[in-house]
Amino acid sequence: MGNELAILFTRSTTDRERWSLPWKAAQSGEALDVAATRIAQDALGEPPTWIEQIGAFADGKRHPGEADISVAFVGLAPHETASPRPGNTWFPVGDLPPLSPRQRSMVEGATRTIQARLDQAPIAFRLLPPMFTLSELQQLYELLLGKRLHKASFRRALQAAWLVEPTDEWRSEGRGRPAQLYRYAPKKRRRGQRGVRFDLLHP
Amino acid sequence: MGNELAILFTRSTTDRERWSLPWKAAQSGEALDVAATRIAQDALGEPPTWIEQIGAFADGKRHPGEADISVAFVGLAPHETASPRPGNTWFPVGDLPPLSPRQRSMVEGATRTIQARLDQAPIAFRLLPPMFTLSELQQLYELLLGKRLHKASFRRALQAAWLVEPTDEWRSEGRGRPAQLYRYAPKKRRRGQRGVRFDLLHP
DNA sequence: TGACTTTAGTCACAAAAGGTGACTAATTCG
DNA sequence: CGAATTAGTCACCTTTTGTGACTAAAGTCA
Repeated sequence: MGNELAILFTRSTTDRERWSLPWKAAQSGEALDVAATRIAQDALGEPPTWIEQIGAFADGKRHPGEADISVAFVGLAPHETASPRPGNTWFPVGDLPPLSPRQRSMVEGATRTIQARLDQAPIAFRLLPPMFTLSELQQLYELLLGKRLHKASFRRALQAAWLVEPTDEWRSEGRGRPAQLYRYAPKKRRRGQRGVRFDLLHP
Repeated sequence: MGNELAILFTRSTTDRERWSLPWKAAQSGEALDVAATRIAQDALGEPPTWIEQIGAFADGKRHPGEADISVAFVGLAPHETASPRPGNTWFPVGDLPPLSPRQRSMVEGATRTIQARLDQAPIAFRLLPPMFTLSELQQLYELLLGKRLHKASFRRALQAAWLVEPTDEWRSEGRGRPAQLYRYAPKKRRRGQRGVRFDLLHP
């Protein structure tokens, strides 16, 4: 499995020694999420599998005299299939390059957005191949949440959420018992059923 | 107690028959939340007691040829003390005037933002006077969440959250037993303690 | 081969949180 | 006074969570 969460940075256009989040000026007549997807694709080599707006950022300090608003988005993409364009590099979260205050806020907002969506939308499944083991899924949740989860609790919550179904295939991963493969197959929510709340699961 | 949730609208600048959310063009060199507070105050007569960004909205359809991005905020203010400026009127949610799709999205986003914050931040207390009864507090939560809560559950959750403390005053409200007055007095969160999640409380 | 290690998958029990009705208390109204 | 009304609390049950321990199926290695 992939082993860490990383953010894609681009060399700054003004100072080639520095790194910045990939960005471009908005084009007129284009929806914001479409623009964000395009910008991400330009840096990443492919479109992210999920994208969501974080919000608008402006501190009123940069570029005095002109309205300077940045609308930030988070996206996710699996490491494996991505092939970043030249000038773009992954930095592990927790070992980021020096950033402006505004960009730091954006990174922080990205983390919050991911963790808030994680139990409301199936974003984790978009980072996995069509068939996966429950251990892989759990490791992915742990990666995105930044904390360990307890195996039994995780699986129980997963069952309650009706998000996956087992296939009849198994995968042997070297040592240890082979794991059953599952696929993402959400069932209709039963009325009044609550969300998954993996985010609360304890180690 | 106040009895319903309402949104403040302004007469549209282009079509005086229509209503729109209060807005103004951004001023340069001003932080977004400061601008939003100013705009709200201009319509409301006083600053809201809480404000938070909803996000940036743009459909790429209006004002072709110029980048047209709206950054929306939600704010809350108690009915009682507000004195809207002329040309501004409250509309109860659930009986809103006709709106553009974009403004409808904003209203929807406002509701979601309020309900998401409600159990994470003490925004409800900013709509109440320094001393209040638990029934008033519960009615306010019901207003903001748009659903009834069960009295015993509500109070149990409130206790667990260590947000209020009783005073030694009581208030008689006409008929019925007098209610004890409480004040907002959050205690330090104990490590690992979870949020309040009033939002899940059942009728 | 057989003991040991490693990973998967499940269970069962305790603890915590949540849903709900019913009860007691203190007022006003008539 | 008794009925009605609102506040405040309890008790009991159900559901959800936290957690350790157990069984299963592979590989490793002497």
